[in-house]
Amino acid sequence: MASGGLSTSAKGKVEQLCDHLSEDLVSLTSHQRMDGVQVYLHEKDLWTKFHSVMTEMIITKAGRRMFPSYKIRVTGLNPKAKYIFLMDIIPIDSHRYKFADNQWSVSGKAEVAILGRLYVHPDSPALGIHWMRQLVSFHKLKLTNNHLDPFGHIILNSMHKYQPRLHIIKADEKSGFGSPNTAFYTHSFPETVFIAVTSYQNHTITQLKIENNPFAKGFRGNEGLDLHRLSQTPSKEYVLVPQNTTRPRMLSAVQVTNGLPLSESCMAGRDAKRTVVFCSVMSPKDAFALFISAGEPPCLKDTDLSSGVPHPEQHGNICHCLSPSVPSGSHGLYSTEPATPLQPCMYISSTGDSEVPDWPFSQDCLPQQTFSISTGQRVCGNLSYRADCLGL
DNA sequence: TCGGCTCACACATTTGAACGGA
DNA sequence: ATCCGTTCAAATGTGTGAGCCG
Repeated sequence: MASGGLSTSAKGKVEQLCDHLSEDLVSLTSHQRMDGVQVYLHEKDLWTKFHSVMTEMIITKAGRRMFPSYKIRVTGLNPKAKYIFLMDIIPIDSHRYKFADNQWSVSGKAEVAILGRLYVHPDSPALGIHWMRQLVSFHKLKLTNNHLDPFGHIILNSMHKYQPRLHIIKADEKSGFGSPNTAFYTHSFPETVFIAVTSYQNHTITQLKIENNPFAKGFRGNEGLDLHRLSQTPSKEYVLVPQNTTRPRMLSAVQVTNGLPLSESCMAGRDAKRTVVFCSVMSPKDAFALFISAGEPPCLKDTDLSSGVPHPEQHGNICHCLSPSVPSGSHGLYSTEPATPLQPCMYISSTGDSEVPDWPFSQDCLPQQTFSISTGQRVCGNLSYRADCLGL
């Protein structure tokens, strides 16, 4: 088992629990359920796109990462309780498949499944607030077809169909962690079903992987004068920036001074008209996320602000894409004012690999306007911005 | 003969050490 | 001495395609 940063005792208990899981992967009736927990699949649209043509995942002897990566956002955990996040991948049926005539079909009986390997998220165990604050990414999980794999990768059989599953285990000693009463939550997303292959069978899948996986950029066709996506639509505010030019910094248009940190790198505030959250997190370079809403319901609620865990869609609030250059689903500047719906509003990754939008502002967008940052009634700082750069 | 697998390869991103300037 | 930003090489992650194997 890939057990990440678990302590020896915790590892032992997880392994003990996993034995229970392996014994009966479906009916864990003796365990307590975790009510109120909700899990959202990151990049669901992308997963759906792959799923529509039957997702294939390469497996190699050395281990291969999944693409799309399995990333989720979770709500409803107890912020102060510890949890362990882990994944397993189970056979979806007892068939072996083949790809012929541009479609998958059953070609025989499945080989013996290798069960019992789980991938424990390296942050485990961690507090609920930690898991809820950011995307939980399983991108480092690797798949292998080597039945003698010594690295803890998840072992699969080629040409077999699988379903990844997420398990959340309450790692609280007081509530009997490791015992049959351990509280747990299991969830699987139907769109993450895939067929393991040693080489791609469906050319459509190959193209989707090449188009969407940054590491496969080398196989994309149209090279040449490749400018930033945002820069391909010239406008008065935006400058053309070559691909290899460093993205202008967040602070070229927005400055937060003396703000109250919501988490290690998030600040939030609101004035009479809008709520603003500025997050400069994760990426060692210049990752950011900024959310702006006007009127009610705001993009964020005070409860979210105080915990640093904005969940706009959880409250039924709709955030909108502020800049027409930032497509729905990406990071960037969001406001309730324009009409383009954006779901979800915010992603922050602890792993430093989050997708960061191209920064759509030129260097000469310097802060011009300022308003107070507060959480609830408490004023704790100022945020400066230049309205025309933000499109306000 | 053929379907599936392995491996070397080119090309991409990511990571972290080394370095220099403030 | 420390911090911060930049540079660059090494490590790592990709799909491709030729060759191997059962």
